[in-house]
Amino acid sequence: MKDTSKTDTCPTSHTPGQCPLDTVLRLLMGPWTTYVLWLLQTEGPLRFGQLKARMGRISSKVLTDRLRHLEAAQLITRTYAPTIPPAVTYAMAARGAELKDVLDGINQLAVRWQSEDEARALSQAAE
Amino acid sequence: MKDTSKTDTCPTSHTPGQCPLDTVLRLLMGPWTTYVLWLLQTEGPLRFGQLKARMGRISSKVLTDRLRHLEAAQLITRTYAPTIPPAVTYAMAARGAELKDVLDGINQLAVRWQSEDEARALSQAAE
DNA sequence: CTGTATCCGATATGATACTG
DNA sequence: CAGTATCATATCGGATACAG
Repeated sequence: MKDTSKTDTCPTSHTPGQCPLDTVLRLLMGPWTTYVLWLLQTEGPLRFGQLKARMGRISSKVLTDRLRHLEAAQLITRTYAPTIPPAVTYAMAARGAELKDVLDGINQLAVRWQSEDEARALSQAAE
Repeated sequence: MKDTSKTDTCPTSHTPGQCPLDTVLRLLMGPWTTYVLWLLQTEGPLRFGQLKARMGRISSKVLTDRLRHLEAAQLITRTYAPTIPPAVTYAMAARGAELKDVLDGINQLAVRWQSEDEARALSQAAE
């Protein structure tokens, strides 16, 4: 038994599939990924074209790739309506909402650190 | 309400430097990065060579790169002793410890999701 | 010991074109 | 509309050699 249960993550990062933390981290890393989650969370369900339009210069290929991975991880849902033309809608799933909380946690740290750095830069410039 | 206390980050991920969350996420993503943090946190301060030895096949180039970025972000500290031969020791900094908490949060989610998936796979196989 | 300098192959992203 | 296919390019990681 290799445990797990101990939140004691694993020393990972180079053995994909073995470390849950690493798997999630890798999923989030690529460009655009957190942006997709952000949009679905703040604007609600969106269709492929709407997402693409809001993201500016992302290519269909990359956007599709991100959506597929997020869907596979059950962070978002994909709903296909076989109308003509077809309509595909993406929305946050339960896990996406859970992840949102921790991402907010990191974000709060990041924002604070940045402001601390700026404050320090200013005080030094004043010397 | 879209609220979130307005730490309402930014819709980012493609504009480096503009979004604090994205900056941190990008820092953590690369292979080895979380591994370095993990080692320093569980084993205490370590020297360059010790880190390299524990990480197996990482190259000096990549390890140096990771350490430089972590140091720049103030997640770890670098102590240089001008002895002969020189000795450089890396250790967790205050921000690294703060980050550790949220990483544990993600890890707990990741571990739970994985076990949920495994449980589902088993029940389906039983049908 | 602790890196830096290079070359190289793998991967990933963007732009473009095309299909159901 | 919602992708898929392909190609060119950029970046990244790995291995090796070498320097302070």
